[in-house]
Amino acid sequence: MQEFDFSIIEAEARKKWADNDVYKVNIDTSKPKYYVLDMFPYPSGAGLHVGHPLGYIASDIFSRYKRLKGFNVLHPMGFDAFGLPAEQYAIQTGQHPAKTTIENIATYKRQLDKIGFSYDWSREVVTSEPEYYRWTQWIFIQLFNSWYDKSAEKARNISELTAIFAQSGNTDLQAACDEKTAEFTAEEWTSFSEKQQQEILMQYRLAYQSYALVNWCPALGTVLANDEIVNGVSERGGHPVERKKMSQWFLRITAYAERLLQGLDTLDWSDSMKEMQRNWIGKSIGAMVSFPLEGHNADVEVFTTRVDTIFGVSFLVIAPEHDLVSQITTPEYAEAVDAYKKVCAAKSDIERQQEKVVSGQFTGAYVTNPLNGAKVPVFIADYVLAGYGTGAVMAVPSGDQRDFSFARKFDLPIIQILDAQKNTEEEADPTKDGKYVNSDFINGMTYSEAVPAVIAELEKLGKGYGKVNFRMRDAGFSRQRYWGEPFPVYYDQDGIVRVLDETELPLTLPTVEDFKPTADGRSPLANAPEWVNALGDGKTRETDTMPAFAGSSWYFLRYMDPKNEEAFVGQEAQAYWQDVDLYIGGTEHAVGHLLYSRFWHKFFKDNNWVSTEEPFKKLVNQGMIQGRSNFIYKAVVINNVTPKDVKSKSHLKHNIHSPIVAISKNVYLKLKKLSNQELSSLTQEEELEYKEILHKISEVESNINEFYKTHDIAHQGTYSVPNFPENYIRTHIDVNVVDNDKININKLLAKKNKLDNYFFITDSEGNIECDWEVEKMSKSKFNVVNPDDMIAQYGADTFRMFEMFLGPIEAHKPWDTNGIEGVSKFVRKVWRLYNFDEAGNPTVKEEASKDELKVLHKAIKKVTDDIERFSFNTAVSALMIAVNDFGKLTPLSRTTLETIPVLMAPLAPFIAEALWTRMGKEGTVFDAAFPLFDEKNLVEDNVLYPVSINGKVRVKLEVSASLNSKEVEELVLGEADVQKWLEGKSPKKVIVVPGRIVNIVL
RNA sequence: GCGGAAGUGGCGGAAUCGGUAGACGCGCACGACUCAAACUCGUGUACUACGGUGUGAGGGUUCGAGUCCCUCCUUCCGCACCA
Repeated sequence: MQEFDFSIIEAEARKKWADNDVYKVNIDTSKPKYYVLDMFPYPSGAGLHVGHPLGYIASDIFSRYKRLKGFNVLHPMGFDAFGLPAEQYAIQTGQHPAKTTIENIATYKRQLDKIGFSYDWSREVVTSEPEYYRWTQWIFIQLFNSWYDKSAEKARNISELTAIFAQSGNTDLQAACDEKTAEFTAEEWTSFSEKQQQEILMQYRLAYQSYALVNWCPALGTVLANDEIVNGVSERGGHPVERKKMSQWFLRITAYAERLLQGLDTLDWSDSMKEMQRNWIGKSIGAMVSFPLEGHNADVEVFTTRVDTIFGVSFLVIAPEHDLVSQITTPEYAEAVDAYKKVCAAKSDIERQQEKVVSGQFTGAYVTNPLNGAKVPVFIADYVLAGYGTGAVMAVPSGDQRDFSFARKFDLPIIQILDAQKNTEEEADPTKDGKYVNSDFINGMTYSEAVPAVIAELEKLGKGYGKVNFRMRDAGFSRQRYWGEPFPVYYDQDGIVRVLDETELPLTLPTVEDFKPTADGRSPLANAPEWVNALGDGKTRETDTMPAFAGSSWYFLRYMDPKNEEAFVGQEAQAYWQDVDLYIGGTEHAVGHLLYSRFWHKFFKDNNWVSTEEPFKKLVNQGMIQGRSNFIYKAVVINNVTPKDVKSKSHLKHNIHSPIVAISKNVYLKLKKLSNQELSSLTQEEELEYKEILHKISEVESNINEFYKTHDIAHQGTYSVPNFPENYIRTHIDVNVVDNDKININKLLAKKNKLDNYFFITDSEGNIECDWEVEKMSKSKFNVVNPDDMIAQYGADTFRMFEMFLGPIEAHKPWDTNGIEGVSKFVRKVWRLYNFDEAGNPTVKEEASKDELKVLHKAIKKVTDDIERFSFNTAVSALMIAVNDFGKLTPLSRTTLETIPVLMAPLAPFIAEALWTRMGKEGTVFDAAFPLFDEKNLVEDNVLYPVSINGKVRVKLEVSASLNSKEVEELVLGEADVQKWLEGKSPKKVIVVPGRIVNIVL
């Protein structure tokens, strides 16, 4: 008998596929197209971990399945190769990012190849290669040369805009532009200098420059996009971020806000994903209101979503950075306002966010409520953001909790505005129910009546209007980095921005001596003056580079036509492949990449470069494979602080006076972090006590033990420490305060010298309690599992099916190799069904039995269904069931033995190809047709009916499948076993669900 | 705080339309093979006081609820002084 050896069959299949170019795909109009795309990886130095392939395996299964179903499948792969890690590595080691990127890509490709994907590598794209970024630069030029016509709802060429300006100025123009754009006539336009004209055009371009407050990260020496900041610190590196005014490139994505929002309705994406994009776009329908400033000929403009609450306004808050602040501040408050502004400016974004205490400063200025003439004081406060809306807020303490806290602190009136508002003396109630009170002409109205009434009155007075506002802001497109696409622009002698001619592309990245940003925060490209000044005549190149999302916003189009030198994607290729039918990737790109790609695609559509409005028809989000980290509890004990009221979690949750809380790990106590609201409601004494406890924790934390220097610690479980020293802490409920910080064991073992002094929580026998937790798999958490070893041990087919077998594709799941033996066993069982002789010939039976056909067709039906609905874990399970059943029916017929490989091919391509070959079939199994199931093989003669009496299954009866419901009912009621349960009573009701169940109600 | 997802055996999970809860796999137990072990094969495996009870808790709709409705709890993810 020929034994199963995955290394032999893998080598065999690889050779066959390579020799015949099996995965090469071309335009074939005789077949329907299907485009399956993975979110391409960033080739990091760490290589692939087991989390990466989850989505790739799923997409590969679906690609292979669609191919077997007769589709011409495009399934490419490439690399998102520009990015910060390569640059930081370059700064550390002096290695050129291009070199490390090439090496990393080679590693990735080698690892991917082991898993057996059906990529057409001839279509590979790498965003950092000049042949690719040439077109990224080209697209930038097109954006620069475009403006957005709101009346036509599409982008148009900038030359059409200058024509309009020359003809009629901009007074009647409906265009997406900067807020501050001034009106001018045709005559004025023609009289402007070129520099002035260019400055105006810049306010309309889809790629434009502007000065703006940006997220400046001193540590990285660069500006970060909103979605590159996580919890107030940079996503990569976790450095603090502050605000800085800089000249930046932006993309006018806000022009497309409404289309980006509407387009979501046409997409087959998960609701949660669409919701995230909706939230990001943040459309809110509200109103602009002008509050006239007392003593100034100016208004403070405010955007509000609750214009109906205008009679409850008791103060106005504007952002400390607001332009008006310096003008309106009265002399007596000037000093205090300046001081407050300084405090805000000195705070980084994180600190500003972490600030729990309500703060603000009166400016001395007043505005008038345009509807009732009330005198309203104007404050500045850091909770109002300069970048959102108008940077000013009308505050309604009875309806908004922040406004309420502010009013309390500064002793401002709290005006009830709706009769349904509860308890406005104690807290704000943002309800829209009830009738208005204290509200002049809307008294007695409901919410839906009041809003239009107020807006109409404001419009009549010229003091406001209804307005749609978007939360989304234009995308910052400049990075002060080396490893990105250079902008194809230069500044001429007059400082006017000019784009390069398309024939001059690509503008390649020069080699620089130093990859660090310059001391003044300019990009490393400033370190290459010969490149910056290459054009002569005082012309200088832009030294910023594009962000990582530039290349990834259109790569899916390049795969359609990767070698085209005339266009970023050719018309023929675009017309055939159109858009992505199935896109698989992680949710982490929900608002970044997926939104930018949609924006660019819509821009392309406006220019008829693509044929569809949306790039990604269907989106499946694979869950994260999480790592398992092992922990030890660290205890910090504080003396002389007695926890008050520590009874139960729920009790404490509502008791803000106790800063101490019991947590789930049975006995440990921990200092409860107080929320904003809770902190502000503490008395001075309580606040002191709270701070004292914090102080003591840090004090004791510095007095630590050196356990790890004397003991080795196992990686998990309960670890018994012999002769556990007396002075180590045993935890009891009456230990005063115990911080339950956990320490990652692997991290501890990796950095032994830093272990210094810790107390560890032990049980009464002195065992150290070890716990484990599921976390994101990442290098920094010391929990990364590499797939290579597993593939070497079990083979690619087993690895693929095992990853699928872990659970539903969308679910986040911890990596746990328990269970891979089961899949491995299954693969070997498949092989055994064929009972190959020494010469490699299978044992074959003449004709399939009825049972055999039933098993086969049941499996075909289930596997087809499961793959169609991306339920790959149950597809594997269905194959296992079939193989277990087949095992009892060997030898099997030729039909069955020839069908099994095709059925398995999407999931386990290697063994499928091997079996296909050994069955004497020509060509590759992937040119076969996926089997169809035949219902007639699934028909049962008898049905086993569970008979339930009053909802409890009591009897099971085998009944001929040919009987109708009435006949089944009679037969069931006549049965002695059933009669026994009826206890002589006659049933009130009998429900027969054909083929499923009989329920008798007594 | 807002938004989204999810809570099912010792574990991962299954139940696709409201119709036998726990498929499949791991683990565990016993048995066969073996000098022995591994492999392989077979049997069993939610709990149980053997009446029943069971899908986070409590209500409801229904002949029938893991699935639908209401209230609540917990966990994870995303967003956040967003006006």
